Amino acid sequence: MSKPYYITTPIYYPSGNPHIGHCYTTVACDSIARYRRMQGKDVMFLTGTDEHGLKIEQKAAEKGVTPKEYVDEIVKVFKRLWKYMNIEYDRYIRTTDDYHVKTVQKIFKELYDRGYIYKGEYSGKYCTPCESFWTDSQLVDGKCPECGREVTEAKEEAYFFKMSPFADRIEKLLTETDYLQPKSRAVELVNNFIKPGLEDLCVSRTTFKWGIPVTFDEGHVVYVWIDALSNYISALGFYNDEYNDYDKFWPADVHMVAKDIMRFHAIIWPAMLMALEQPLPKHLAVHGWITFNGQKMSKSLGNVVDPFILGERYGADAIRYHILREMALGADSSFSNEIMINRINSDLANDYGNLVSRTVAMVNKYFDKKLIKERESGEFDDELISMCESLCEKTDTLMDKTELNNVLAEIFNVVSRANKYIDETTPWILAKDESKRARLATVLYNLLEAIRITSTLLSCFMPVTMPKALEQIGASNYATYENAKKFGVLPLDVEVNPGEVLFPRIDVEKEIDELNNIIKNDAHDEKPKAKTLPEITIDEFSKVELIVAEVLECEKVKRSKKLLKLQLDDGRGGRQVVSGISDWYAPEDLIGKKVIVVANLKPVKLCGEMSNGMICAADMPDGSAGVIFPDQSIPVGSKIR
RNA sequence: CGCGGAGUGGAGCAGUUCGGUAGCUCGUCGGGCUCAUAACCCGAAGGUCGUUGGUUCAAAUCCAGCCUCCGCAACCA
Repeated sequence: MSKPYYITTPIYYPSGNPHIGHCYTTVACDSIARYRRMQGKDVMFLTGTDEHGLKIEQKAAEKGVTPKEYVDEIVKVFKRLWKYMNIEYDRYIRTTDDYHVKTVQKIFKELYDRGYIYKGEYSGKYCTPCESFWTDSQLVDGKCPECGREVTEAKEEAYFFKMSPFADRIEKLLTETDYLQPKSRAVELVNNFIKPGLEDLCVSRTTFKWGIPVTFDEGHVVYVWIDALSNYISALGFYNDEYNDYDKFWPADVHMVAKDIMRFHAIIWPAMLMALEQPLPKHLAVHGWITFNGQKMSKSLGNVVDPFILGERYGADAIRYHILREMALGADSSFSNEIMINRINSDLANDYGNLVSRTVAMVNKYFDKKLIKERESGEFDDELISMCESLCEKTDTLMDKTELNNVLAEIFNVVSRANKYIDETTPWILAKDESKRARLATVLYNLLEAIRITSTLLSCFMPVTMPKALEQIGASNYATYENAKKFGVLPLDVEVNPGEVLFPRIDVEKEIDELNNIIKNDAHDEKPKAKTLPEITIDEFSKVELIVAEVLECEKVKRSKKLLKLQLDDGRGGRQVVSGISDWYAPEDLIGKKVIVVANLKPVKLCGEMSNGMICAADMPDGSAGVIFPDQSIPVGSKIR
């Protein structure tokens, strides 16, 4: 009986197209799934999309389609990307699937019946235009933090999930077990959320409709937590008839998530399962974000990496390799085209691809593709052989810790050793001596074996190219996990099949230029469409009072990241304005300068400082702000129209 | 004093649990080789391990203070 193994990605929120970050999680899970399958485990690999919620509802409305139509389109893109990246998932769950809806409704009811969900009141300040509730601590100067308008005291019925009964068990789960990987994050979670006391969680909403209805209370829809997290068990048939492998696969072996949703998976999900009296998942593997030159990816910065473009240029395998090799579990990893191309060149083209190429070429040249059976061992053999024999054990250990980058590093150690072995044994010299035929065959055989073992293991990470490599060295029929543990598996008279270059070298400078052009063009394409607002009348414009003012004093607001506090002479007694521009302007840059102020903007408090108005600034292409300086000769207080 | 993470050759990182010769990849420079995808192999240069002080025979590692950066929280043209 093969052992079941259950691994999941998060279900992604399809409010936009997938990017390289989604790619990382999914590729990582896919590689683990393939490794486990190779080990003979009965693997269930689940991914999917989380399709409810206010944001989807709004996005759909903007486009004038129904929420379902909207997500259907984006789900297509996700699935296309996974196909493109050669992701072999076993099941794809959409939270809009009927069976999932049923499961969620039953779970909700079950938790209610058990007394863990109760109906309460969400009392707070409500902003009608924004349709949002705010807590007192969120309010800015007593106003809505989104729009700055008045809020009203309002109460809304809502259902709450009691978390507090599980606090102790969760703390132990985090600190005393190896549930959380890497464990270093446990401190953060315990300090921030458990020690201050777990608050009951609001699990229903009445302010939007696009969600799973609560069966026993019309008007309520299930809020994200129970809806989304339940996917991991509903996809196995928990409380539904669609599938029937809950008993087989639960508890999950690994949930892999990015750090931004760690909290939900580390605290809320275990609490839910405890309340349902179900077993807890074995591991939660948390990885960091892929950043771009140290900055978080964002559309406006033009640094979003499009996995389709990269895959098209370098092949899905190379992208898969790069992101897995570069990212250490838990830490962020910086992505840049240059790093990626260099990595592909040095690891895949120079070290691995070239090793295959030179070895196959020599077998072809010296033995006409087919090795002779005679053997003669010699110096340098032992080290290479023992490294090959112990490789699998090492990768197994690292795999259990979900350290994929180190798995790859370990494999490439052997690749590197094999390249060195060629220099040590100098087969081209052996080839000149007819009496050294057996020794030459041994050297080349050892190389083929090293390639076979490394390529077999690498096939989990690069599922397209590795079979080609194995074909070239005549090892297609021997590429199994069991064989990867042994040295000397290929037949003595193995025959090679010279083929295409596996990983062509990339011209770094040329490629970077071209990629930059693509990114630029993309940015240009999108801008004009996105920024146009509906036209307004002159009356509407005249409601905005713009005046010229002079900056008298200016200082940084302490405890803020990018706020400057400015004292302005506006020709009518002066005013204080707070502006978020300190990343781009030092206080002394502004003192004495004239600026344009929106004078009748409703005052707000920012980081404890009152701001009466707003300095006009332009959005620059790089995401920075450019303050508009009027001519210094224009008198203070002049109105602009 | 809100919470947490991080400061190690030019770049990116490991090493810190449990003190004992500072290591890896890329880059640079020099050499070797010619089987190979101008690839591969060897060697060298380059670090007061953020900073100050303490403990110790001995500190990147342990302790205390300080500085800087990043994430969360709070906010934004």
